[in-house]
Amino acid sequence: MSEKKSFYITTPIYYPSAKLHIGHAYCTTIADAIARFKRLAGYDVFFLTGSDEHGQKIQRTAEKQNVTPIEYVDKIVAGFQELWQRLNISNDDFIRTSEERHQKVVQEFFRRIRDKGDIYKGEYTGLYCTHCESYWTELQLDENKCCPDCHRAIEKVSEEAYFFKMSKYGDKILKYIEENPKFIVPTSRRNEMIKFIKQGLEDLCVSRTSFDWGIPVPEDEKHVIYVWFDAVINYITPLFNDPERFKKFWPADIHLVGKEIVRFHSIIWPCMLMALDLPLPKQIYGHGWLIVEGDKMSKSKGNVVDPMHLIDEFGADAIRYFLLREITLGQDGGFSRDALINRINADLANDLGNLLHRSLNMIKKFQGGIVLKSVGENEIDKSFKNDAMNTVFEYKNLMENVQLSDAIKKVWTFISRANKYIDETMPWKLAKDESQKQILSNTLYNLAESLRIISILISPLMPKTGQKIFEQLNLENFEKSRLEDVLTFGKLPSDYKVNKAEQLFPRIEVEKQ
RNA sequence: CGCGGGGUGGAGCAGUCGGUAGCUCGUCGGGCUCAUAACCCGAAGGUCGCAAGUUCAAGUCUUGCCUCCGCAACCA
Repeated sequence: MSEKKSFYITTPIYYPSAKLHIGHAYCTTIADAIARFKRLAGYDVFFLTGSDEHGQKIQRTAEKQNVTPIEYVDKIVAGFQELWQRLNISNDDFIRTSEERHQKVVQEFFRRIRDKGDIYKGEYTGLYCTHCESYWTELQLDENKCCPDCHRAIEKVSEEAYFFKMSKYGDKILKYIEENPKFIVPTSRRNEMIKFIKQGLEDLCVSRTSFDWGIPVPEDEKHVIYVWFDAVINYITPLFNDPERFKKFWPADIHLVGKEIVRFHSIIWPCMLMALDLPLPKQIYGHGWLIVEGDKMSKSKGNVVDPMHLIDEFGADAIRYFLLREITLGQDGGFSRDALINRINADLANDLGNLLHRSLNMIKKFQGGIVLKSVGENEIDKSFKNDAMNTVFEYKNLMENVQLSDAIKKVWTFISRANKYIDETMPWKLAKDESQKQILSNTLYNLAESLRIISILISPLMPKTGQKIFEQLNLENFEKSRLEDVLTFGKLPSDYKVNKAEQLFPRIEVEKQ
């Protein structure tokens, strides 16, 4: 048996200093849709998400609540996992940086790089606020050159720290980025990174002594390993202890990240991998942000959108659909309740839901719920089937290129086409004319078949909805569906009974102002 | 001279290698009655932020300006 092609995709590991908002859900939903599509296309997929649990901020928050850091993060992280479950995220593993399996790998990597001479002990000098126990950069200070948090005076402080010789790898990483145009996507981010490296890379401080909620530096335990050095290694942790798996899935195909952390993933992380003599990930994909009411989401602005509430109100698939359809991947996109409701009503209820409903209803009304065999075809059928197959083809190409929004639009163009097909064929007229019986059967068969195809095409974005359509069509084994199942028109069985039409998405009524 | 991204019909957006400006929603008119007051067809509506330049041809390339917004080495 030949080995299946493999595909490895990651999301960032989220920081449990607060509950997740819709922006996190956005990122994870994209990754999930890609992962599901790859599975549909026959790949062996590994999809990883997780939580980045260390650091001073967590330690301090836990202290404020009079709990230990691990008690604190356990609770928050349970919330992450619940959210992913409710959003139907199909991750294959969930990595927590506080786990032992991760600590071991981080320490191992630290040792290797140190032994190689690329980590050295030096002195970190920074602007320190004693009250907040926090370092700040020059640019972060407030207008009076004081701590941006508590506005007290800051002082210049030095502490012993380990540094990673990132400066050594500047030329190498620059060359790699220039030789691999698809390494950083979109191009705007790539340009940004190139400029950044050309300014010159500094060595990176990778340890701290001012707090202890972190992974100890091996053989020097008063230090803990700091931030990014710890975090990015998560992408390898689940593979590292299993050579087979490692061989199969590393390097990762896509690290999906927010645009603000592209730098860490496309510069720091690759430099670390170079120091370890490990292959670099194939692609860093920087997605945009969700803009809520014209503003970036943030706690201080009070416009944070809780994805859990949205799921309660509208259902996971509707949220998934909106995020994937409405926002062009790589760019910022607007999120609003009105826009969401608009999409649900127009695309999900009116176009898709109603197509299913009216089709099944006609099968019931005109043929007693039986999908009859299709024999022969006229010009209208032919053009319709042709459009179906073109849709599958274009969808496949776009999905392979990670152009999710465009791929979805193609499916909806076809949904529209199917609605139009009903208008063209007018089954209610055919039903009144005995001599048109076969044509009616053909028409209804084609509609049911197109719904089968649609349900599989949308399964990466809306797994539950695809499943529901399958059920109403009285088909089985939805989860075993493959892209191959929709590459030819006419795989739907015939002479069998479909189930009763149920509303997929009820319209959401809003009072007009 | 810190870096980057936007400004496109009423709203929200797309626009690859320069080649007749597209999509969704909304509005207006028509059609249909299988359906979730839904579906289908048609129409109106744009000096593509401003100015100059390159070109047979600029939303697209160059320069300058106006304006909004991010980043600036621990906020998806």
